[in-house]
Amino acid sequence: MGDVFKALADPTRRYILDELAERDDQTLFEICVRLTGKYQLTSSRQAISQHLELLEAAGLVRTRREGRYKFHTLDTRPLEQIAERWIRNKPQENP
Amino acid sequence: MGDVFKALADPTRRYILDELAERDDQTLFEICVRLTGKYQLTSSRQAISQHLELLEAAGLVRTRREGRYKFHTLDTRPLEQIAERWIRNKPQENP
DNA sequence: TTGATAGGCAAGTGGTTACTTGCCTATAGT
DNA sequence: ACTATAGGCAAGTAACCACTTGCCTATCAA
Repeated sequence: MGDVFKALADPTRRYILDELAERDDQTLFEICVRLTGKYQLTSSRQAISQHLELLEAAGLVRTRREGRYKFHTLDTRPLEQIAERWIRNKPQENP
Repeated sequence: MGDVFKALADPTRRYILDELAERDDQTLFEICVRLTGKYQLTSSRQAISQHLELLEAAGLVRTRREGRYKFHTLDTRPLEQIAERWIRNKPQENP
């Protein structure tokens, strides 16, 4: 659960999620092109790649290999429980 | 909005929110005692104090002065919109 | 096979951040 | 007044994180 919050803590990663929310099944290069075009982000391919790794580790992005392409898809399930933790007065363990 | 995510990215701060969700209007010392007792956290008073500052800046905690006491209260309103951003396919700007 | 494309690996760097340490202010009790 | 309590301020440290750099692997098209 902490991984999800850490993943969301970075603005570039939130832009990536925005992009994937608009269009699923994008490759790393597609994401790079669209991020720089749409939000004037200057991040390199490797930077985006590392962000995607982290997002996948947090369960927010799922990937699918096809030949030399790797497609990335947004998985919103971890987000659907986030706010629940403190709102309904029911703290859990973890961090 | 990024401040909220950054605030939630730290496990100690999430414990603090847990604690405030259980009981509102706690002072810094109360929070310290309960955190160390309940979760075996070893953080010092100053560490917790700095976390509370950050949580207040993120809008997740509201404070109230009373004599030499400062009471801290959980404000869940920023949490109530968090998950909405990507779930309903409507990216916003920000970061 | 050659070259181009899509992506991965790993070490290094600069800035951020969580935490400590030491001292200071203010309120309250005696 | 004196002491203890609740909290604040600020500099320093160590770990972490985002990002770069350079090179490598794998797939596909010609």
